[in-house]
Amino acid sequence: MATATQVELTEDQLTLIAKALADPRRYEILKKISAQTCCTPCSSMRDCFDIAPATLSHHMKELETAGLIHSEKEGKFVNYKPRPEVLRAYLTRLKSDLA
Amino acid sequence: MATATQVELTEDQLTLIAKALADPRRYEILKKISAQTCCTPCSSMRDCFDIAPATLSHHMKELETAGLIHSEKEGKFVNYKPRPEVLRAYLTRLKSDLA
DNA sequence: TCGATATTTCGACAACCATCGAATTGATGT
DNA sequence: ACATCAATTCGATGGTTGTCGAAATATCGA
Repeated sequence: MATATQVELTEDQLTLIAKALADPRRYEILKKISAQTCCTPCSSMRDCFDIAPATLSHHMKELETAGLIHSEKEGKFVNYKPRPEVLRAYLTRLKSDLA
Repeated sequence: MATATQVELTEDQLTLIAKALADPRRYEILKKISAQTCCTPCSSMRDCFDIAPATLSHHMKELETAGLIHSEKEGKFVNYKPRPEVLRAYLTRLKSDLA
C-alpha cells in the first residue's frame, strides 16, 4: 500500500518554499518538472528556458534546498523528480494557517 | 446563496502573492488577520509584532497589493480584512500547476 | 486653533538575490 | 592520457527588498 506519509514543515522550510515559488523563472522550472511523469534531465531544461548554466544550477539548488524536488546523478547527467508530498504539506499548511 | 466567485490570477498577481508570503513577518501578520473573524485594526498589530510603524505600513501595502487583504479607513484608524477568495485562488492555482 | 495620536511617505542603508562569465570538477569515449 | 561534454562553484554586478528614523498627512478632542 502507498504510505500516505504526512510531511511536517518547519518554519524555515515554510519560508524556503515560499521564496522558491516567488521567482517566476523558478516557478516555471518547477512546473515543468511537476508535469513530467518521470525524471527530467537537467539538459532538457536548458533547451526550454534559454538560461545560463550557472543560473539554472542555482535555481535547481534553491528548489532542492526547499525540498520541492529531488536530484539524482546519472553519470555525467542529473535528473530531477518532484516531491509532491512536500508541496502537499505546503498547501495544507497554508490552508490551516490562512484559511 | 453564497456566490462562489472564482478569482482568476494573472501571472503578476501570482508572483506578488508568492513574494508576499515569502517574508516570515508578513506571513505572521497575514495569519493574524486571517484568524480574526472581524476586522483587525492596524494599531492592534503594532502591539503584537514589535515593529516600526513605517515597516508595518510597508508590509500592509505589500499584502494589499498582492490582493490578500483589504483595508478600510475608519477615521484616524485603518482596519484590515482578509480576502479568502484570493488565497483560495492561489491554492487552486498551485495545485493545478504543480500537482 | 492647538496638541495629540494614527498612519503614510520619504530617504537612506544594509542585506539579499538573480544573473552570468570564467574557472573548476567529474564522467565518458577514444 | 587526452579531449569533450555536463554540471557546479566562484566572483562580480546590478537590482530588489526589509528595516527604520524623520518628516509629512490626516483625524480627533479640547
